[in-house]
Amino acid sequence: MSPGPNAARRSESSRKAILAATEELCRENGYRKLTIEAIAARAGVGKTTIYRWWPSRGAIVLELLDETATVGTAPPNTGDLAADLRALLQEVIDIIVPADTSPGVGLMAESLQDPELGRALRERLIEPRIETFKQRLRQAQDAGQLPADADLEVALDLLYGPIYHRLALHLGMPDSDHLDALIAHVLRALTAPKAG
Amino acid sequence: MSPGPNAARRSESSRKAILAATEELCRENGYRKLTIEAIAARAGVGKTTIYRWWPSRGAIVLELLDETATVGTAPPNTGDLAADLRALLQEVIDIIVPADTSPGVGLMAESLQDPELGRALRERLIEPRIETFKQRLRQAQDAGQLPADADLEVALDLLYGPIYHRLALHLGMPDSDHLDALIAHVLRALTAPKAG
Amino acid sequence: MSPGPNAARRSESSRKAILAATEELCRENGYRKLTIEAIAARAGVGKTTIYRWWPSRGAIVLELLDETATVGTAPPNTGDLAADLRALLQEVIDIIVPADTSPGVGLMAESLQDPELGRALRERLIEPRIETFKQRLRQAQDAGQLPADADLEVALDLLYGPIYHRLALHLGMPDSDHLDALIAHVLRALTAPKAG
Amino acid sequence: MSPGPNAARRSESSRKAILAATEELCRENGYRKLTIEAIAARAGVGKTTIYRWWPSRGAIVLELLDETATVGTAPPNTGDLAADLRALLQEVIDIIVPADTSPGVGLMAESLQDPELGRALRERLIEPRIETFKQRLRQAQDAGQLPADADLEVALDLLYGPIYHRLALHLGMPDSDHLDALIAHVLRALTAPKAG
DNA sequence: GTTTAAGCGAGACGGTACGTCAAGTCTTTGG
DNA sequence: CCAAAGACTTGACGTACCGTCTCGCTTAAAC
Repeated sequence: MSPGPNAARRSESSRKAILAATEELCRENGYRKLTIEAIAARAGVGKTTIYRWWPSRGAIVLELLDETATVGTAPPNTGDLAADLRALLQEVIDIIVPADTSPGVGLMAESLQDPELGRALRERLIEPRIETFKQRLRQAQDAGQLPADADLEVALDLLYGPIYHRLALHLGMPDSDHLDALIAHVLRALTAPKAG
Repeated sequence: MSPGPNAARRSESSRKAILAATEELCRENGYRKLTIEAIAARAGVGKTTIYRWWPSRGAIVLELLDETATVGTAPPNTGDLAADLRALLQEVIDIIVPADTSPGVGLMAESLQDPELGRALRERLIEPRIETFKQRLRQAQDAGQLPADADLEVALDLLYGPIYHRLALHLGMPDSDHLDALIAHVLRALTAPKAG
Repeated sequence: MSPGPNAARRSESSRKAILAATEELCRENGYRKLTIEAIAARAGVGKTTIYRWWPSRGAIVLELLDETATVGTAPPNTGDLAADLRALLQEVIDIIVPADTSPGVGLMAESLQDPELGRALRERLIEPRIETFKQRLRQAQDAGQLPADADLEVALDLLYGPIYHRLALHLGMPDSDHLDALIAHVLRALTAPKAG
Repeated sequence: MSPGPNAARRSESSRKAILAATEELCRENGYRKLTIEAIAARAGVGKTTIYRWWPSRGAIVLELLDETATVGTAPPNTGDLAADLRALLQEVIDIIVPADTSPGVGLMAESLQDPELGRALRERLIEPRIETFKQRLRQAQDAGQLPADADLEVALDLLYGPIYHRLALHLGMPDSDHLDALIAHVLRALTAPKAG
């Protein structure tokens, strides 16, 4: 699938300029006041160029976050399950709210309303990390740290849930101690003998 | 604070019409395409009347949800803690996503970006229910069903978190069985002996 | 026509306050920005009270000018025809543009577009003065200063015309010398023998 | 000042459509009820496009009249001074009130209140014609038909004044006979020996 | 002296148009 | 043929006043 002669070739410098402008404008005015027009003007780029390559404002920001975020498909495995889980949770927190002005929250908000964006957000940012998370839990099962029949779906809900809970309620992200408490509770729930 | 002697008073019929129009338009086109203009037109009301009494589109929807939602300050207490908790969780779910077209999700999304709306949303919809929830947990502590030193903040995060988690990831709300599993895990975590 | 039983009891103090507020607001912001709402607020009066007694903004200003203007049905007759005519012209100038911020010009403008107001303006301000003017010319005819067959309609057009001409072209009203020149020309035209 | 290399250029078709819509709407409802919104709707044009190129409703109408009006910088000179002057006066009358519904009067009215519009109106419509008029009078002086010291400013006031006088008083424009009478009087005034 | 109906202030109401903003599309010109 | 520039249509925004309409209160006339 290499481009043929005279094939349309995307300008990498424009792409960079657009992402940079987006990042700056988010930092200055917040995601809420981010407009395509402003991005185009700041990046020195025609609006057409933006619309040619991205379907929406959110998609640009998504690409920005994706580039910034750390990558790594294999889960960390230090042997300390709780610590590894905390690192994984922290990674998601850092994507969504590394700083007050960062666009992660705005992107989450927009994705609630825009199914297409929501899908892209999950596919590119969320699900790979969930998958890594589950891998780590399965490794724990293999190591005998968790029962083989532990309900990993419930574990996901319980561990990632608080992040979104606090996001939704403007409560500020859980700090390190609270993360530890959450993880400790969940691990206890998974290992404690079930009633009956 | 009764109105002064010469105060012209608010028209209850307009208020009703505005809320009704809002509800209809959400049902027809979704919260996303809801506009003040359309509400005014549908309600047969001047835009000014809307702006006089509500600061934003979200505020109208908030009032709509608030009126629709069930009220009740005292927590249910049937003796069955898990069942009572499930009822309380279900109540919040029903406010946010009673139906696909209901505006709860849109309102949540908007409140993420609009601090004023977020504050109002928490004050009027969320916090009263959290308070009720905590009351029920305290009653359980008094009844010896939960340890006196159980961390209720963590319990809140663990129980409400999944709702927002699933909201954020477009996963659909937990069904009754999943709710039960979540609650069972959390109760186990709260009652299981702590490590160390 | 004394008021019958149950006659409307108009509040003279409100009327005064409205005219005073109108005058002030014209002075401050110009006729253009004059609004009924502002008049009502400044006068400490309900809008209803204004609409009860005046059909339009212009009608209020007309009443204001009418009260301010000098009255006098009999024309001045000092024997000096040119001087008397100049006094009569000056009187009209003083009604329309006593000062830069005065509402006379605005009223003229509005009356061009509002037939009802135009009619009222002519009846109450213009025509009485035209009638007086014609009387003076007729006195001049009787005194032999003007030919008996002088065309008084043309004289009116020629003498009052320049006022409106200059108004329309934002040229500033004719000063005393220019008025004299205009009058001298017209009197010459009226007395000069017609071409045969 | 030709447009830069990458300049998108003004749409002539939009401009035409806007002027046409303006003309139609004036004919149908009169200048008074002319709104930018209606023009945009009728012309199938965005309001922004109108605001981009014209500062006000009046400016559009001015451009409309300017396009419609006859052009011609050199004054007519048939040798018959009175007839030439009448033609020049008639030209101004035809611009302002060619028909009952024409927007000329409204434009005059608005220009009385809007200095910017007034300036534009004079520059584009009035002053060129005044200049032509003065040229013709100077030609008459050269031809010995008028004294070299005739006061042309006074002549202007006396000849154009009646037009605005009658406009202001809703009297209807002078017909051909009255125009002749006015011109005859003024020429007599200019040629008659001065008193003293 | 009461009664009582009008005028009154206040201001909410349904509307119309305003002038602005940003969206997404289209057109022109240049590299 | 991509990209920049920016003009275009569209549609919603929030505001300003319009002229109308209830409200209670005040007040002068009629009883």
